[in-house]
Amino acid sequence: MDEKDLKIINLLLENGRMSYTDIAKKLGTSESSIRKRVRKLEEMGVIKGYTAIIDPSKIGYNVVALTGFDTEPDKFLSVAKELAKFEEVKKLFTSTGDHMIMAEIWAKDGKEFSDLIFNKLGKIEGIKKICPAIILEQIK
Amino acid sequence: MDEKDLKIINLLLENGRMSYTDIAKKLGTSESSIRKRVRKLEEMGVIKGYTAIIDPSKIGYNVVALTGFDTEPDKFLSVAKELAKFEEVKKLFTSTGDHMIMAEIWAKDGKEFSDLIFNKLGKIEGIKKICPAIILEQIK
DNA sequence: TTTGAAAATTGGCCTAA
DNA sequence: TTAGGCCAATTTTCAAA
Repeated sequence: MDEKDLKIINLLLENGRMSYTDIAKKLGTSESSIRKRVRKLEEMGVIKGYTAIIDPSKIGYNVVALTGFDTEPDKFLSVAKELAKFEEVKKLFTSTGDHMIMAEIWAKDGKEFSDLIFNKLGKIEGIKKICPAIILEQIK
Repeated sequence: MDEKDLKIINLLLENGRMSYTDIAKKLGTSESSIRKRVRKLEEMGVIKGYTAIIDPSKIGYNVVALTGFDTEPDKFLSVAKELAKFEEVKKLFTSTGDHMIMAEIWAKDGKEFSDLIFNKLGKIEGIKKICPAIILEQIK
């Protein structure tokens, strides 16, 4: 893990589909060197994968919310496990701070979102409080 | 935008570097069909880009926090603009709910994080309150 | 790092709906 | 007119030396 690895990572963060050849050109080295470094970064778990960045509203998900969940301490894990089952829950974190669990949730519209929150997620055993923050705009 | 486009998107969400040929195999169609659909999705802004998924702790960022910022209403935009300037602020959203601004912040360690929060971000004109939720584990 | 073969990408052109 | 199929040239990937 050196300076060159970090530069590779930054290039792949910017464009996850950049070819090894292009990275090599930018960094002034050979394609095979880059490829071997990337493979090592993948094996070490530094690079966990690659993904497309999707505009949720363009595929019909008009409500995206960062939602905090407060749980009873002993139900914490089971709540997280239940939440993970919902395909609307796109990302899920455990955290300190105001809420023990934070989730990124996608819904088609406000109606579907509130239905999801009140009638589905809200019914999970052990949840004490749900604090949704609907994202208006992604600046960065 | 049809069922096939959605399947392509889901495959690219899972693996942003999957080749058109592989996608075509999975979806039982030709490579050129996939390629033209992906290009269209990119042009329409449905696919905004591609990125690598990095484990922050493996590159020395041991503290990742979802942080909410409350601001004076009229300073809202200028605060967001200032926050965006910090390279430690990896993602930035405006939102409803508890906080008007939410940010994903990466720091090397707790010391650097508190320094950042108290001495740098906290000094931004117009911020009333900062609510950091340090991420312990990403489950999904 | 270099080399060469296999695979993927790209663009153009064609057909069918 | 648009989506998909086909082909040929180029580029990229990948493993072995």
